[in-house]
Amino acid sequence: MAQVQIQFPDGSVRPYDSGTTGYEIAKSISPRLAKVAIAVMVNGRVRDLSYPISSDAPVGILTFDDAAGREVFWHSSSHIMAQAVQELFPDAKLAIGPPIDEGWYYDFDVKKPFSPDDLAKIEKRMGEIIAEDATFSCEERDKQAAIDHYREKGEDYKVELIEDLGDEALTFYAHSRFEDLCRGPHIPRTGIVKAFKLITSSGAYWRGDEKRPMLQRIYGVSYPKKGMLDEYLHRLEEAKKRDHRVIGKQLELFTIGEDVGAGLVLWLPRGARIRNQIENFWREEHLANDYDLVFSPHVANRDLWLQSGHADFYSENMYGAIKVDEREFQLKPMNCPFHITMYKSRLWSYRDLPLRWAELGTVYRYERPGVLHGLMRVRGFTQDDAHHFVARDHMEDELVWILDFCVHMLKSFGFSDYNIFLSTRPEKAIGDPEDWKKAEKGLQSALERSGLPYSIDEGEGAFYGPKIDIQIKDAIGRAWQCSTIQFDFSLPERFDMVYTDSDGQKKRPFMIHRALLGSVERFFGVLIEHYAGNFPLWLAPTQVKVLPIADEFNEYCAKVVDRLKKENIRASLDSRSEKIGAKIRAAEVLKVPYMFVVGGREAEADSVAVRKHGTGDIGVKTVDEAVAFLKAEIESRGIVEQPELSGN
RNA sequence: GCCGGCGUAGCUCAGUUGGUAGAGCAGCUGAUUUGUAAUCAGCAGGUCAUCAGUUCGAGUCUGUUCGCCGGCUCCA
Repeated sequence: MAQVQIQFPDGSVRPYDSGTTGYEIAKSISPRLAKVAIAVMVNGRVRDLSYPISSDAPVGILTFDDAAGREVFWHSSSHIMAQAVQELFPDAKLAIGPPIDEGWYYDFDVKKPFSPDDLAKIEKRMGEIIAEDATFSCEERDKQAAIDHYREKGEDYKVELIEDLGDEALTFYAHSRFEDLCRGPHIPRTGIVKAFKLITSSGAYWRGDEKRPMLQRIYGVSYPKKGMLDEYLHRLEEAKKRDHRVIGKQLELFTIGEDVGAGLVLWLPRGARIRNQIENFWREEHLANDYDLVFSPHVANRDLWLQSGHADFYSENMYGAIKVDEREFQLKPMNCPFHITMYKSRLWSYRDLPLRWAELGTVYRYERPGVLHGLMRVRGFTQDDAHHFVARDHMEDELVWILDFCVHMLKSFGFSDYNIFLSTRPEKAIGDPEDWKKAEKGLQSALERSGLPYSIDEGEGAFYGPKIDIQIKDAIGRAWQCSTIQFDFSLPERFDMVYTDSDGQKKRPFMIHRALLGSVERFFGVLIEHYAGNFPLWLAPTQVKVLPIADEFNEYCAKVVDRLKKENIRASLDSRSEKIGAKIRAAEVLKVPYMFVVGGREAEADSVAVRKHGTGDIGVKTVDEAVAFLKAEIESRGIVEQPELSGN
């Protein structure tokens, strides 16, 4: 019999009979591997374990430890769930059921949405299917036969899917009493799913289009070991504890209430202290980097928004007009028209460019009720906005400069992991295609020169220009767009902006919008989750809590607090008639970075016993030493060590 | 906006088949004077989100509006 040379990931090469399956290879390596094997990677493609290998190939056995293996595992789990659903709800029509970051979902068209009780029933049925330990098998069919088959069964969504596919033969996967159109591959047997849970159900539009029918989606997770499910659920719990809405309440940072209105943030004193630190730092860095800081009002004559075009293409997100003296005014959803009007207040020479105008500008946008989310998605927020007006030749240098500054700012707050996207020209776009190319190239080479990894979102740019978006990931794994650098070919045109070039000719400047933190609100939310409320010292609302062990030391402690305040350290005194343990607990719960414990010994020696949040007693220091110590840490803007989420 | 869930004291939550509302923490008062994560006692605190309906009777059942939560869609 012919032999094939199988190449393993460790570099070794071994001969096998032609037609050997992935499962047989796994078994030849170890019985343990045969048990946990999910799929096989052949020539870089993921295949079923039953796939016969008939030519020399690099082969890897995939288990749940491999990302590709997990996808297969979860995808198969979605099939098992789909079977359970169709057996319990025969009317349910199948849509799609892909694996996602953690687990999977499957969309169904059902008459009645699933209730929590339904999910429990489905789980029970899934358990039975898994207990059957049914094998997955694959069959090819031609396109027309597949369409006829599904049409007969009334599976309209499947018909639509197949019609959109190419003409090559389609594969169907079957297990137990269930079959589904599927590219595969799949796990060998249902029995290797040892633990699973249906997380939630929700509505989801067919193909993500709100004009198409709303389907019912069920999310689930599954694992090859019971312990892994427990670990996942525990991780969810931990992530919940970091939720900025929970911490925001616990630490009294902000509140959002019905009385004021949905999506409108009230910054409580402790949150406001952090915001002040953020904004102070932001202003200092901008002034130190050749920005000018400007201010603009919250409303403007509606004509301004007509000229900018926002009144047309952005009206869905704008609040209604405000009537003042027979004229209509508009609450601002953007800062740009103001900065442009400032630009137009005089003539500019090429010598004046680039202009860099920054503003912490509060804007108001109508967001649909269902999309509001804590601080992450609100209706009134402050953008750390800036507009750069640049001569055409200096565009690329300016972009490199902005990106550099952007990364510097994010790193200062402890963020160094980003998802970066470069979005290019969409179908419908205004402006000279040559300019677009130039701008895209400028953005791209800025990214290249920065050495940051990025991906390109083809055709995802705004109609008025290409952009770079930078996302920061929060504790629960959601990525939030914070920084954005956007080119604008539209507004300079609409407002007929010009500068006088060296040849005396009037030329149109390029305009770049940019926000580094994005919005102060969202950035704060990400910051809270990133640090789980344990802010670095320079941001902490209260940096030091001074704790006398008995009333007789209150006076000395008050002096210590005064001294700290004079040194610009945010300190306060806990003079309640409580035991020291209770005072410490109160400060620990509020995640105050440092506590100064003071009794007779310290009061006599002009010193304090320093306790660090989360660490404990770190020894006695004189007040002078303690001040120097704190100032050094504040100065460094040092990142506080974070307790890792378990399981990470 | 769409699908589902939820809304009880400042906070976290109990509240049985419909029968006049409960705890812990926080707050206030008093006692206690304390050495590294909760001292004790007392007091006060609620139009059960809102409006309407069913009922002899609604926190509990039905509908409305508002808000929140998980998604979809959209975005800083």
